Amino acid sequence: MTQRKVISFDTIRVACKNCSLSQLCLPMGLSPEDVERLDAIIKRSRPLHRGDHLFRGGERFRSLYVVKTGSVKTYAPSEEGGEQVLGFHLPGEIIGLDAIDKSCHACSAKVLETSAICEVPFQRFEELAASIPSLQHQMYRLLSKEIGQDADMLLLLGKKNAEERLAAFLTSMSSRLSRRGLSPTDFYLSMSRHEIGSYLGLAVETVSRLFTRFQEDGLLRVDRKHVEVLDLPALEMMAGSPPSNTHQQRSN
Amino acid sequence: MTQRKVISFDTIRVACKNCSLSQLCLPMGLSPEDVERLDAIIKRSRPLHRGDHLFRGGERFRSLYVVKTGSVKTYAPSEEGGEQVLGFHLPGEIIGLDAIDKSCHACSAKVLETSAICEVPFQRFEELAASIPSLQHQMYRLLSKEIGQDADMLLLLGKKNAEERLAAFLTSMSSRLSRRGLSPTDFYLSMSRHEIGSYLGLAVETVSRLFTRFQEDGLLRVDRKHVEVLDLPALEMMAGSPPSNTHQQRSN
DNA sequence: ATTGACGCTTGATGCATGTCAATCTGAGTT
DNA sequence: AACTCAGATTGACATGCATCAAGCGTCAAT
Repeated sequence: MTQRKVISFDTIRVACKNCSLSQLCLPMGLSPEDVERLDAIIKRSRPLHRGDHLFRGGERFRSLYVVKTGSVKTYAPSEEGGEQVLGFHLPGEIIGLDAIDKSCHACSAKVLETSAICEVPFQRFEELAASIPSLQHQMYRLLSKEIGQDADMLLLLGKKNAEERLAAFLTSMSSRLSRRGLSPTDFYLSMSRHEIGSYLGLAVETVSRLFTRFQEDGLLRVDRKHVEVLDLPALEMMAGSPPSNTHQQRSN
Repeated sequence: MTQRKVISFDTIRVACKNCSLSQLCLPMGLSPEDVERLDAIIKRSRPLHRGDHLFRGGERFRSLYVVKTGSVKTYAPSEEGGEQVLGFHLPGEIIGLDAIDKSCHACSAKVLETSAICEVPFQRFEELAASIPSLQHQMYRLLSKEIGQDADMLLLLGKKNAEERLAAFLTSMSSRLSRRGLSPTDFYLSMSRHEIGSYLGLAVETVSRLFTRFQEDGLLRVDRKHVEVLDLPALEMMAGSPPSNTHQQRSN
């Protein structure tokens, strides 16, 4: 009994200071003592499973959530059954930032595969941030980054065609996964073709055809959810301007 | 000489506490003393004119900007001359939030008509916010609100057709203007058809045809930049779910 | 193994919207 | 007033992608 308790405690509770994501997450740039203080307010639940909700649209906002392992999608139930996917969230990414304003969730968040999630009670976090300037700054940066990424997405949906959209989606997945230490060219997609289409503003059929075409063109090897990127530079080129941060272009 | 100086001082310098936008802007919910402290760090320049830039993509980020009167567009120069309009900013709205993350502006901001703008040096603001909890909270809310609005825009670009997009644009302008005390049904658009199209992900010609059609259908009266909304409810209906916050729909 | 359900793929067709081109309008400018 | 020029409108046409429809692989339950 005592034995099991110790084991499960070790398994579930990974302190921020030992978390492999701390360089991507809230603790970035904090002193060890401040990380301890942050750590103390974070709740860690048992792993969640495919289909579980972190929250649903309309619920009161209490916490932010950080993906530790696995993946989550956020979506807005649109009129009549259909749902618009708003984003996919990989380890190290924060969910719920849009709900601070109204203290109420406008969208829902559902886990796509077995995932470990950290819960950050927002009110306590806000109090803590007020006394740790670098944490406050980090929080501003995270909110700002989200806004910047949304702007990229607006550009994608406003100006790019189907091919460019899927290429951008794949290169984005690639770079986000590699930043977390995973292969940038060999990965599993945890979301369905339908969800990818919804996210990119395309029909399922279009997504499917493009996967086929990319494979025919030697850019990818695809089997179901498994993707091997064979020609990443070509995909980045196709995706448009921001391939990664490898080459800046000077504006004059 | 002394006379002129006094006059221009009165004209340009409108303290936050006397600003008609204070209920929409940063001072919201602050005590009079705290408003004074905020007021002390804000820079107010002479009016800017059509075509002037607040900042350009690539420049170092130093300040946020708040539109006091007039209007501003933000845009990203896309490859080869074309520009993607990212947003239009009306009085009370804050510009530059996306640049906090990288301390560098990713987009440019250009004023569309003669405008008065408040400049908020961000570093000093951040220091101030650390010592005024309600200001810090207000800042989180503003950042969060921006993220929520971007999500609405993603939904618009991802799922809506041309008619719904223009209807959403017009109802958004209407509600934002009316919240600032202007008529919700009679206003001037400071941006060109081309800029509207870029913002909505549509060709200029499509925008123009829709204006014509809306007028034929008795929804609007349009003359050049002057718009009179004749049937606001119909436009809101056409725009999709969020007409305004007048009627909530219960989710079950 | 059989069944059914679901997600994915592939083909055929139509439409909304982009593109190209011509004309029109209004605001300056000389 | 005549000229100029950018923006706006309108029409004709082309096409990318959605839609509809059918078939196929995969997995879970029985």
